[in-house]
Amino acid sequence: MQRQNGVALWRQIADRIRTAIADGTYDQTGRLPAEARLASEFSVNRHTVRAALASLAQEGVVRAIQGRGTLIERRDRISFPISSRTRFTEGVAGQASNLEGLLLDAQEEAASPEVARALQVGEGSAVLRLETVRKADGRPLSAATGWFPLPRFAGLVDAYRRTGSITRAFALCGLADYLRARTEISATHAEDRDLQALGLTPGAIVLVSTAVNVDLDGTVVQYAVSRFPADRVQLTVTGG
Amino acid sequence: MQRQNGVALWRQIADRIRTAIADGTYDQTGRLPAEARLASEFSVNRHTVRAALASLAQEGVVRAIQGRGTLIERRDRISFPISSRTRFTEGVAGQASNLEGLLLDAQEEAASPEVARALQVGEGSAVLRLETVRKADGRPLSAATGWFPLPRFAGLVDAYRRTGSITRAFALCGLADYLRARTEISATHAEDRDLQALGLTPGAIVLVSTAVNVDLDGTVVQYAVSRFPADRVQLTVTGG
DNA sequence: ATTAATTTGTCCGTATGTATC
DNA sequence: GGATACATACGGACAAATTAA
Repeated sequence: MQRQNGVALWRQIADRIRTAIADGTYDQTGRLPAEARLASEFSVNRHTVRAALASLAQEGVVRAIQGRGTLIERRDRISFPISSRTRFTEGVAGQASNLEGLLLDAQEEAASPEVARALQVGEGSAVLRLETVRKADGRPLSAATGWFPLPRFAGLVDAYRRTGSITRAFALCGLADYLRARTEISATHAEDRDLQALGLTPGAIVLVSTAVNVDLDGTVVQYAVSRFPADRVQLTVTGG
Repeated sequence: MQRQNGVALWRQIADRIRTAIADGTYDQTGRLPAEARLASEFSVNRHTVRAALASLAQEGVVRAIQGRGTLIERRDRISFPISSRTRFTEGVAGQASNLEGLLLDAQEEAASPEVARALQVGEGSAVLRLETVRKADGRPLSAATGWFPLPRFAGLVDAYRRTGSITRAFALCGLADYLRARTEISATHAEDRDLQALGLTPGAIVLVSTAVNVDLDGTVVQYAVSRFPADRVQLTVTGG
């Protein structure tokens, strides 16, 4: 474990314990080894381990009980499937209950160079921007910004408000089917907006998916940038 | 920019500047804004920005010259395509020169539960494990561990040594074609092994791809866990 | 029911790193 | 560069809660 490189020891340890929990390392006992034992495993002071555990408790991953130990509260990493028929709601159905989609903001705006290129429209064309957050069991799963060409999808905002689903909102706008053309996946440290939107702590990792959806004619219908908390979500690419 | 949450401010700033460089934000000038300007943008003291730049200079990403400014030395983000026909060598060809594949280790071992499930063989069956590092222009692009069922691929080690490519080594073992069945993508902080294998600094992010390749009959031929430095590589999923 | 062992919680103090002014 | 405030990490000691003998 490296020291004095800008990342506190307790945070490095918290990250490793969180990963180990997600990997199922402690599934047999349902709790972590004692603080003293973890301290010896990581070759650090017990106080440093305690700082790491306090951070994980704050996230709701573990819960410490005096005399009993540190119990694992949550070991779910939701798998988000990516394929030619990527659908958010269907994709996570069965892995979590109480799915909800929140519409944070909806604005008509002029296409930036990046958006214009992705949507294959002229720079400055009118586009619709939707800011959404998806939650499962009350915890944020993704924060997404979607751009849609206008005037084709002028009715999308109301449709999304009614249905809470892009797929069903598309259907109400006359688009019965669509395909995922391309997805770029990168990862970065959580930025300020992620801390709030996804309920993360600084230093956390977000998976960033940049996607283009097209209709059956190949016309671009959506450009979306989605941000997933990497400790709660993994992406699964199902070939073909 | 959040403070005192386990990640030093100078490291958060270094990470964001590194990402901005990789995204091409400063391509027009080829250099960073002045330290005082960066300090005001990030709302921190100039000393803090200097610590971030010193770290980036240490990595070889930028070079500060007194009187001239901070010049960008390296801005490479390679896009690694994932599809049903994922091939490492073909995928990055054209994006980088001097591609090399290093074989770090090759061992015959008994399949762990995880490996046995992925390869669809009995737990404890003989499997071949290959540890490889791919480099482009001398810089690590990925560190991968691959498992292959035995005895089918007993000759794979020699074949890989001769060809430097899994695809060509498969061909020498009589497997002319194979498909990517499934890819799981997650992200985590660099661990000790990543720091060495990928030449990263603590706090850096690695994209972790867990993949299963099958032959045309659907028999699993490879289970692989690849680790990519997130500031140099992004993954692209080409639908269908 | 007591006792002992285990485990987390809290307090003291000290040294060093981080960030600002 | 120096002064200041706070965070990080270590070391030790003991209290409090739970479990096992």
